[in-house]
Amino acid sequence: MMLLDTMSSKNTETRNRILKASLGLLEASQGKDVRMSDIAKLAGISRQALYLHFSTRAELLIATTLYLDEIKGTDDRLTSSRTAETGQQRLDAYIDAWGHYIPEIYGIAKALLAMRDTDDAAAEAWDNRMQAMKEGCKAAIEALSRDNMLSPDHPPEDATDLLWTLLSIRNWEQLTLDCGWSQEKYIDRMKALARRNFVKDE
Amino acid sequence: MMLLDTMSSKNTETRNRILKASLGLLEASQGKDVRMSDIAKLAGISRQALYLHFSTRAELLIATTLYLDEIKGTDDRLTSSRTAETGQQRLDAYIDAWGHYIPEIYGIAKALLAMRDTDDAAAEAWDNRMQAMKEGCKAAIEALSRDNMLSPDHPPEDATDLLWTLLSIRNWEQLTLDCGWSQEKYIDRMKALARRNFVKDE
DNA sequence: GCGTCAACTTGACACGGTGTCAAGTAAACA
DNA sequence: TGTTTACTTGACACCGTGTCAAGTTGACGC
Repeated sequence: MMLLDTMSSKNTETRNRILKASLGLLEASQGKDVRMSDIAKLAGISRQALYLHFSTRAELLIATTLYLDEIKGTDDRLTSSRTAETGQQRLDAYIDAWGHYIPEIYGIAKALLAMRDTDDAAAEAWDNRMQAMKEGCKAAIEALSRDNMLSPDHPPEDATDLLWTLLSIRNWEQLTLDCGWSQEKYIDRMKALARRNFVKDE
Repeated sequence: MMLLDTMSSKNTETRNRILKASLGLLEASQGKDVRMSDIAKLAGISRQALYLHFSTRAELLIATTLYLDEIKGTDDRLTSSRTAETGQQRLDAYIDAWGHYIPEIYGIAKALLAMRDTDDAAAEAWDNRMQAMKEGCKAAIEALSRDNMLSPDHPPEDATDLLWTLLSIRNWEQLTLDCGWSQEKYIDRMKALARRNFVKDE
């Protein structure tokens, strides 16, 4: 009968060491070639002990993203755009927050994205996160709509779909890593693109 | 000493059966879970014989894309936009041709895309194809520029990067498969988006 | 008819990474 | 003292890719 115990089974401390190791490796390698045994080694435990905490690679990856959010305060940052006065400002603020956020999560995102094609659990986890991010897009578009500043070109749902797609991590990857755009350039252009497409003229 | 032989080693007929089988499976399964043994079985040969023709999975996949292009006449279709009179028409025509082309190559594209993260050969093959497609984007933007109709918002290179990114297969996938857009809707919206962003006002 | 060569066959096997199983250890606790 | 918890070591199954060796079959030239 445990009393003074650490509230949760399996030792929280070790669990955190695992998550920290996982995150570190994922960030360092941009998601490539990170095996369970690598993570175990860095966490200072045996590979098998890893499975006592996370029964599957996908599960560990998912837990790592949650851990990352906890550390970086994702939700706070992405919802800070709510304080904006106008819809236009809100759109800008959201793109700004998201644009700065991407590089921080890129490593783990890449790993999850790679698993998405083969592992259902990973796919679901990833889709959940992206759905949350889509909510942010939706909120920004609705703010525009409330201000009566949404371009008549698109119904709100379509504008949301488009904005969401525009801001995808794959697109960030292509523009910055493949095309060599700087982080500032990416953010500026995305803001301009969004403004021009979703904000009513004049 | 071969004389009446089939001009190439390893029997062209079998090779074609393999490519046909590969393409069929890739299309049917959208790129997922297609193993070498599946392809061999469908082609009516042993798994080992497959390796006599293609020494690696990546090599087979790449050959399959070339085979697909041959069948569908890719180059012709994508360069047909060259006949357009104005830059604006050319941009539309290119988006139209590409938009109709994507669903036809999606299965194999998805398979190659999944390998891109792990296999260097696959990554290079894919990047080559996408570079070719980028040339088309560049040509369209340059046609606009020649007509003095390119929006002053973007330098031509940036416009090319953006258009290329906008028309990525991942974006098509997200809008049609995830968001449920129809093929027509996708093409129409992409045209509208491109027009609004890259063509000078009024 | 004889050899030979090319295209294929069967069957075995190595490798890498994930996930499982069984048995043992070491410290914490009652 | 005995029990429980968190871990250890070591072995192993599975899957898919790619390799190797030895055999079969048919078409060819001579």
